[in-house]
Amino acid sequence: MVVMAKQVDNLTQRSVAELLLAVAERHGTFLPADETAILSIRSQVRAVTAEADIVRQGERPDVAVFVLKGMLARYHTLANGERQYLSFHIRGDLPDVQSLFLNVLDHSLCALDQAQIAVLPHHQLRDLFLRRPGVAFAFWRLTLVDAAIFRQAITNVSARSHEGRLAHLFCEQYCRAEEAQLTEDSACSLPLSQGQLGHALGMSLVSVNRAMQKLRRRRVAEHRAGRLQVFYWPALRRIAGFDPTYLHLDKSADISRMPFSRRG
Amino acid sequence: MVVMAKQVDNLTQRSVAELLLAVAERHGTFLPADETAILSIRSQVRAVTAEADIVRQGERPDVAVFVLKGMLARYHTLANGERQYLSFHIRGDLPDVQSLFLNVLDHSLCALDQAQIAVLPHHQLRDLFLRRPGVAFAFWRLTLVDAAIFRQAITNVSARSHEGRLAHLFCEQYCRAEEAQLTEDSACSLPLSQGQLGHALGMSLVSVNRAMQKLRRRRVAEHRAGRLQVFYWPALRRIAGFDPTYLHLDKSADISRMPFSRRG
DNA sequence: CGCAGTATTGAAATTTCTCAAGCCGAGTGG
DNA sequence: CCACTCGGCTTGAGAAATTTCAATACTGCG
Repeated sequence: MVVMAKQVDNLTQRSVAELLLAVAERHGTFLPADETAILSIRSQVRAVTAEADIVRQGERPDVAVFVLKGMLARYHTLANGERQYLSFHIRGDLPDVQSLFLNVLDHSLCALDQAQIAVLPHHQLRDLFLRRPGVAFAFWRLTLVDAAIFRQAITNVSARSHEGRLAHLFCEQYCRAEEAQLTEDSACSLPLSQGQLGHALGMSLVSVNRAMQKLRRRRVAEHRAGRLQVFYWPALRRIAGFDPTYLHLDKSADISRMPFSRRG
Repeated sequence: MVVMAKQVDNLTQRSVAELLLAVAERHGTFLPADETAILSIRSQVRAVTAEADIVRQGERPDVAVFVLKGMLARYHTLANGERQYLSFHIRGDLPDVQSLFLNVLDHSLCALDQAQIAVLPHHQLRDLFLRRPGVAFAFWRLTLVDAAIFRQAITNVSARSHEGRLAHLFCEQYCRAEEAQLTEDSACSLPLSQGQLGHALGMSLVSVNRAMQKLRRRRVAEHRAGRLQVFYWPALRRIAGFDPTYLHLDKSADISRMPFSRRG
């Protein structure tokens, strides 16, 4: 783990657990005992500097990362040394729960800006999931949404126009930022250079630049100084061909029939 | 479900459960009670005709599909009506366990050839996972490998040359076929037309054709009549930049292992 | 045998990338 | 306060890759 460790008081640790509970509740309905179990998770908070790797391809971490602040990215390292960015993560995301069951990491995780993460020991999570199946199901669901986002990324880089790809990434990030209550005046943080966007979207830096200009000139959206500003959502959405179903933001539609649900 | 139903005897049902157990065992270590529980799963076997959809984007299935025979594919439907293929599935795969927790399907599932599937009711799986956390973990892991494959697909369509993309798809399918013991004389089934390959790899039909010829002329691999024939694995692997780690074939060590390890 | 679907080929049209130069804004030091 | 520098953004133009179009060959099947 190439990060700066930082000791934290119990108060912060409690607020980390509370955020974790809030995130989990987006994916399941819990019994009081489930909530207690989640809140008893002990984590370590760490600051990560921009550009720093948190875990690398090939490693076998024994902790899972929980994002508190800033933006993280997952990426593959190609034979020529370049990166392929796979996903971007914000407050409330758990970018590597999969490491709990898939011991060897098949990709790396890095910070894109000055970020803050909590580190959750695998053994604690494993205990939690064994004792509280309802909680396990919620976290399982979380990893399934993750997979749905990857599927969209395949379609995005494979089938959409350059402008559509960029617009789709903007839509997705904006929607997810909104869910995490991180938007303000139709804007959210997106600390990526055009070159990095290119490495996420399978486009050259120049192509990213030109697609960006189309969106800007049409007053649809703008990306400046690491910030995404949405001017006209319907057009952005249309250009992207964006359908937010795959983000599965509405858990009630999905899990209402779960047996352990209080509401039945 | 647009499939042809078919009544089956208990013997077949038992053998479906046995295959399910074998697949699950690739992802976990079970107690006797776990095994009993898996073997008690009741399923329905169905035949699916080539090209038929099994479940469609937007639907809310109450069963999960288990592939017994033939090949299935998941795909997104684009605004212009075209398809983006996301993944291909063979005997032993569970292409839509995620529907257990993500009720609204964000993609469709279809058969590519004459296939046979078993249909596992969600409520049975839910019961099984609630009662046997160890089994739940194994199936969870299975969905995580699925996600890892999607991540590779992003990199494949986004960052590799046309020839590399095709080679990588070949490597992946061949490795997975080998794991499922479906290879014979360095060949396996891959019932896709060049046009369909294009819709999986983000290339035009013509580009697929030309990439195919390069591989064929160099005696690396060949694809004819829905069958993939590998002539020289090391070259195929090199062209693809293929590293099988992401398939997580070895559950215990999670160490990358080649299908041709006998020859190095 | 002939059909239908698939594969192959060539060449023009288009997109996309690469290269290379200039620009802009923030931070730095004289 | 301004010149300087650095990284990232913008621009233009030629080179290269890719798609499209269109015609031709092949293959399995009825």
